[in-house]
Amino acid sequence: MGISIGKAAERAGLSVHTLRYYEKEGLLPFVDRTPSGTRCFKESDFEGLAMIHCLKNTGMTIRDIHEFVRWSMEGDATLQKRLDMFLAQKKEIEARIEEFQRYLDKIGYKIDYYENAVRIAKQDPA
Amino acid sequence: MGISIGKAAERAGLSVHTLRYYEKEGLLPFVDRTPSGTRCFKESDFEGLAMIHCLKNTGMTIRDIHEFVRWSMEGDATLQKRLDMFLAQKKEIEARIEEFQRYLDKIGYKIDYYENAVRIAKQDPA
DNA sequence: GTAGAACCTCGAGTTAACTCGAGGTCAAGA
DNA sequence: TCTTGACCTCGAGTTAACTCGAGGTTCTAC
Repeated sequence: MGISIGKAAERAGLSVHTLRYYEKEGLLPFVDRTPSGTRCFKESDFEGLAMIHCLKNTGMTIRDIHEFVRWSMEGDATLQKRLDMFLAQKKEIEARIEEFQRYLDKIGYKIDYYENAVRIAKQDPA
Repeated sequence: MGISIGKAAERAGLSVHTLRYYEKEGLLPFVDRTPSGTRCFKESDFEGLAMIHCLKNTGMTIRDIHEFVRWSMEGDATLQKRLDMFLAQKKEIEARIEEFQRYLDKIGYKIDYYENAVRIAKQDPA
C-alpha cells in the first residue's frame, strides 16, 4: 500500500495540517485514498509536491498553483497553457534574481560603510 | 516646507494608507510634523524609505525592520548590531538567489519538456 | 477485543501586512 | 467668509496561508 499522510508530511517537510489544507485547496487531486478514506501517497506524488513547492516559493499563489494543477489533470489540451505559465514564471524568477542582485549591491555598500564606522568607533571610543 | 504625505506616497510608490501604517509600526520615526500635526517629509527621508523597501522585499518582517530603525535612531552604540544585521541579510539574500537559481533550472527542464510536447501535439493532433 | 496511535472532517482562530471608512481638522483660493 | 480638498486619528475589515482543536473513525499491536 501507499505512504500515510504523516510519513508524506515528514518527507515533504510540511505539516500534516498543511498537506490537508493543500488538498482542500485542490492542489493534490492526484493523491489516492484507501476504501476507508485514508489518504495514500505514492512515490510519484512527491514529484507533484516538489513542483508545488517550487511554484509557491517563487511567488505563485495557492490559487494560481491550483489552476496549473487543474490544467495538468486535463491532459494534452492544456499543454500550451502550461508552457506559457512556465515561461511567465521563468521571467518572474529572472526578474526577481536581478532585483535581489540590486539589493545585494545596496547592502554591500552599507556593510562597507558600517565596517568602517565600527572600526573608527573602536579606535576612538568617544 | 516639506513634502506632503500624498506626494511622498506617490514618489515612494506606496499608498498614503501604507505610509501611515509604516509610521504607526515605528518604521518612520524620522518623519517630521508641522505644528498642526501634518506629516512633513524631507528629501533624506526617501533614503530611509528606500532601505525599508529593500529590507522588506528581501524578506524581513515589519517588526524586524522596526528594530533596525530603532537601532539607527540610537546612534553609534548600535553600529555593530546594525552591521551584523546587514551581514545576516546579505547571507539571506545570497541563499535566496541560489535557491531561485535551482528553481530556474527546474523550470527550464519543464519548459524543454513542454516545448517538445507542444511541438509533437501540433504535428500529430489526435 | 481492547488500548492507543494515527487518521478523518469541519469550522474557527491566527498572523502579517495592509486597506478602508467614518468623523473631524486645517489651509488656500474664489 | 466659505468651500473644497488634503490632511489627521482610530478602529474595524480584508486576504493569504496556514494552524489548531473538537469530535469521531480506523488500524495495529498486544
